Amino acid sequence: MTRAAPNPARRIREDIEARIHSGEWKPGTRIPIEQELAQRYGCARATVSKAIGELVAAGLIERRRKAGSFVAHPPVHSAVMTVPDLAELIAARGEAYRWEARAIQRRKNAGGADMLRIDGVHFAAGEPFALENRTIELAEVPAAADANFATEAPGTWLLAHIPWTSARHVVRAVAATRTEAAMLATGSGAACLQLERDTWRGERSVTHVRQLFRGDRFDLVAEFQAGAGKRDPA
Amino acid sequence: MTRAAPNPARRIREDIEARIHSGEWKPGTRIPIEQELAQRYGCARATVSKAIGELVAAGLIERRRKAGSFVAHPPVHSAVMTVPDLAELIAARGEAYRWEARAIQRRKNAGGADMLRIDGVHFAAGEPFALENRTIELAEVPAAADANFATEAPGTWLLAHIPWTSARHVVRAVAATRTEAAMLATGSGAACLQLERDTWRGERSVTHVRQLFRGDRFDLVAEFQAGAGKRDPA
DNA sequence: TACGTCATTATGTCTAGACATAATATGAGG
DNA sequence: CCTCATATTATGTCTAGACATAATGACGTA
Repeated sequence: MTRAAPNPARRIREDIEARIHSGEWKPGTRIPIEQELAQRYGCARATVSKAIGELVAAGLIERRRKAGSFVAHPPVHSAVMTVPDLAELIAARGEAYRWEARAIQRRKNAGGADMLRIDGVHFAAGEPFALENRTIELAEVPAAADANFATEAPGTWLLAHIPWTSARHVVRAVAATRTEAAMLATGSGAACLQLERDTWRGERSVTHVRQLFRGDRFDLVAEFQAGAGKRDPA
Repeated sequence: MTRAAPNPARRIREDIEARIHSGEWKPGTRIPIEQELAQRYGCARATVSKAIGELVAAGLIERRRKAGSFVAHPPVHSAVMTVPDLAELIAARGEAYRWEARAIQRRKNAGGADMLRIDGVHFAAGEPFALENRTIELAEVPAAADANFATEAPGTWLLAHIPWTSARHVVRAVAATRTEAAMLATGSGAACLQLERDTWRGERSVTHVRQLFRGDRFDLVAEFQAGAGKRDPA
């Protein structure tokens, strides 16, 4: 066999990506073994292995010897400098976490798309920790209409249910307005860290969130190795 | 030929890394062609190619067809959410950049190590843009003793001369003190973004810097693909 | 001098096969 | 029923060779 397609590895990678993003292969699913994929795509096993290797590097797949290759669970924790789920973050500090919704509304945005708008406050150890203003695209996340965001923090729910493929953060220092300061139990004009995050699945927007943290109770930490790789160091 | 070493690809990768970190191969240097490396290490070209491919993914090497493989310039720009050299950042906005040193001193730290302490202000378009307080480890960067930080911004100089292997950022919102506010030409108590960065080469600290930005003139942007990879999207 | 063509060259990708390795599954013995 | 040794299995890595591709530099032409 000489050559089936001009770029088999890429074709395989994209096909698998598509199956994962479409939900056909859900997190935890075991994908076919390399031999079988090689046969299915009409290429050598090394090529399949390379394609899967790239998906591993991208965080979409996990491999275990003898066990096989599995669709990875939503990769939030593997991303660098992600603010993970606040509930988890606060729990990791050993403090009690609570979410308090202030307003939940359905709206249409400028384009006429159905949106869910959620405002609320995250509490840590009984004290306000962060304000959140979020919109969720109902077209992209229809299940959100049935979730109970009065009791469950929307970020936690989304992380557990919705995979994302790209995100963009903007971090700014802002002064709290009087209303915001009151909700955060701090002084008017206090320095706050504002984090805005847009999240997409493929080309389509999933959610937009603005979180406002008291400057004296929160900081962001990011660690880097030279470059972006995350190879074994030893 | 059956097998020279248990893990040739890794050996090659680490050897090249070592040459880069030691400074033997400086940024911009063209490294030997894959054929020659294959011969030198006694392995197949595909193995060399794989090793180099990993170094590319890690941002240490750049490859250009026909031209060859080159040691990448210090990888600040490829790192996610890095604040690159401020001079470059401001130039990219099309604004004039200027560095103004306020104080340059030699000190010993608690451990008795020689340090260079530099304080100054970055200007963009004639207005103060960021305050900087930096210490440089002279043991690790002896050449810094001869650099003229009165005229050249230390960050710019370091980027051009010193490779780093890991960095840690801490981002916070803080209120400007009266002195700081005056230097930044803003009001006392104004919300500012404070970025602290510790940089290491291998196990040893290279520099620590604190930069303070006016909240209304600066924000940090970070983009993520799901996972850590940075593959071609199309 | 300026420009288009073409051969060269180094990387990019793939194949088919081989052996290594680790984790699971199985079966024997207690 | 439990435990340990063993066989199996799927990934991990490598080789030698082949062809594809893009960028460069040299050459010839306008």
